[in-house]
Amino acid sequence: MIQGSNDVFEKVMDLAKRRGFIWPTSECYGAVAGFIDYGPLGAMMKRRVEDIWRDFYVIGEGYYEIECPTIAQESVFIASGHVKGFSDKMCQCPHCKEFLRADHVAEAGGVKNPSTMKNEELAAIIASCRCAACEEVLGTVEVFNFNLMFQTTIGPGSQRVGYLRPETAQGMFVDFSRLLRFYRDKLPFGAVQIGKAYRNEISPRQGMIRLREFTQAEAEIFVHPNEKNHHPSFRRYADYTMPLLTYVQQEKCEDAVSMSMQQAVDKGVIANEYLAYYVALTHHLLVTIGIKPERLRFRQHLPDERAHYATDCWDAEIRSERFGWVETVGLADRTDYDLNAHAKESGTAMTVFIQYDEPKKVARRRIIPNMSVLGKQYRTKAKAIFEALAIATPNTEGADVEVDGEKFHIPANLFEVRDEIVDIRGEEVVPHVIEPSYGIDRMCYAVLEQAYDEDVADGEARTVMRFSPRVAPIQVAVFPLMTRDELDTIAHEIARSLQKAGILAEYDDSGAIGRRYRRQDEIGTPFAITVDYDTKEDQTVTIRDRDSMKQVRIAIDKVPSTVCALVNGSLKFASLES
RNA sequence: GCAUCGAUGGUCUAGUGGUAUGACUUAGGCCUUCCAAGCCUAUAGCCCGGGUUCAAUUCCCGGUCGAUGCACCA
Repeated sequence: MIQGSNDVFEKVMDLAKRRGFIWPTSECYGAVAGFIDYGPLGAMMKRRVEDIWRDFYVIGEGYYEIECPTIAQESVFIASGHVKGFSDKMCQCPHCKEFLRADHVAEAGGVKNPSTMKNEELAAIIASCRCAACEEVLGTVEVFNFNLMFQTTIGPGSQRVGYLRPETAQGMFVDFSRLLRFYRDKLPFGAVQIGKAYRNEISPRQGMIRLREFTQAEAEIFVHPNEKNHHPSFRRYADYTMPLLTYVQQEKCEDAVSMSMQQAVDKGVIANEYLAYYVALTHHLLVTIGIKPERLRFRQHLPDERAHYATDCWDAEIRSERFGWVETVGLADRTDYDLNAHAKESGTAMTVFIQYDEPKKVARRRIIPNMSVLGKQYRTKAKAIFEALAIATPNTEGADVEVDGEKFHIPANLFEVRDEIVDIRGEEVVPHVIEPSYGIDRMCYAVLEQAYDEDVADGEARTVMRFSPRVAPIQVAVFPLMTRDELDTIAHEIARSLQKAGILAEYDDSGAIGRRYRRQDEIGTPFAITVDYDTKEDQTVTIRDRDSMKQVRIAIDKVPSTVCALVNGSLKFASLES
């Protein structure tokens, strides 16, 4: 139950700032828009979100995590299209303040190839052109390059250009050959990466929704192009049902329709099983970190909205009180676009050799020249003639070939035509890439916003972060009822036993017990252990549930195992009550 | 980037051309046998730079950050 819907953002960000989740970065020098610091609790929570992601992708799917530099050389982003596609010549209309693509303005004014011009030339040319928005003659304008990538140089005094990566994905693509070898030359396989990416946004807004430095968790799953409809574990999610908003429905302004992944694939709503599988897995993952299903939808990109590389693309969107539907995860079929691009730019093959079940018998004609004669006869041109001959179509007289515009007749006795049946054992295939790409910061924001709640306890307002126990930064609090009669000693021992079990437990003995509970409620600690006078009699303590504020007694020696089970979700608090 | 509005302890706030009010929080102590109780004490603040002025947190200009609208978001 969220109250006062419009200011939940402010309330939750205020709480996040006060209690050490999210801070403006380098505040003492004045913060910088688009950058945030995760405070102690925020960093812990973010790590727990990332660890759940790892549970799904690394442990669940068997796609190992790699870690690549956040800076890469220019070639990587020339191949990926980011150098060109991310950089535009822009200008601003002095009359209506509209930002315009300078090259588009010039083209509209009849200028050819404006993108090859220098900025000054272009500025001079478009001065007489009209603004597309207000139709005023532009006059004196400044043309500037705007590239969303942060640029740097590599090495001292070096002119070697580097860029901060705008996505983690390219690291997995450029490592393709190593990855393929690691996975022993078999498809499908995947690699994942959780790390920082950078985009120099023109005007970052909306708190932690649009950042200039952000954390992505991306999986690149390499599949045989003909196998995209056969995910080996598709059964797992075949009946998984969720609302899907297709582009057809969006164009007709219709609502999302609930269907199972099997139906979605059968009806062609989602392009293939692989994509459908990760759509469902993403839904499952987001619900696991604490996103309410009713605030979650999957929206298909409109055809003109898709990136240049994608054939089908779905966004997981989370409904925010403040920002509406926020695109949080992108699921794209990137086809073979990236591998082809890097193969071409780097000159390295990025293919997988796929063996046929049975070798194929293929008739092949080879033309074998008599090297010793032809070599002596044609000398420096011999090599080119051999190559031309190999693809020539000879007749009984011989073969006619053309090299550098010069025609040669090669008599039939100077080569042998050999028709043979060869075994073709397989083929080189460029895999297609299915890419689920998660915005970790947006997930963290959604977790914070959805956890925020205010209720009334004993007539007093209570602020409580209803985190899933799996993402709550502090997992359990331990309190002595009084700081005397050895209650504090026992509580310290319990806290220690929890720490030894890998639980993040916070001990607190300051002030009234009620205040301590409220303090933990506000940072979302799901459980609290209290040592009271009965503890000394019967070796039991109370365990309190954050959401219901109910307490049950359990034996001290059961505390670590019980808390572990509660935190990982294998035990529900309600079942302790009976 | 443009336009409008805003910025006072950690938080919320009063107020002012002469360094600042109150509450909450936090810390220490007293008290206290389970949900922000009470009492004492302490810590802590005028976003940054420039200008006007004897003196600027206050007035003016510029910037930063935030909110909103426009633009941008491969």
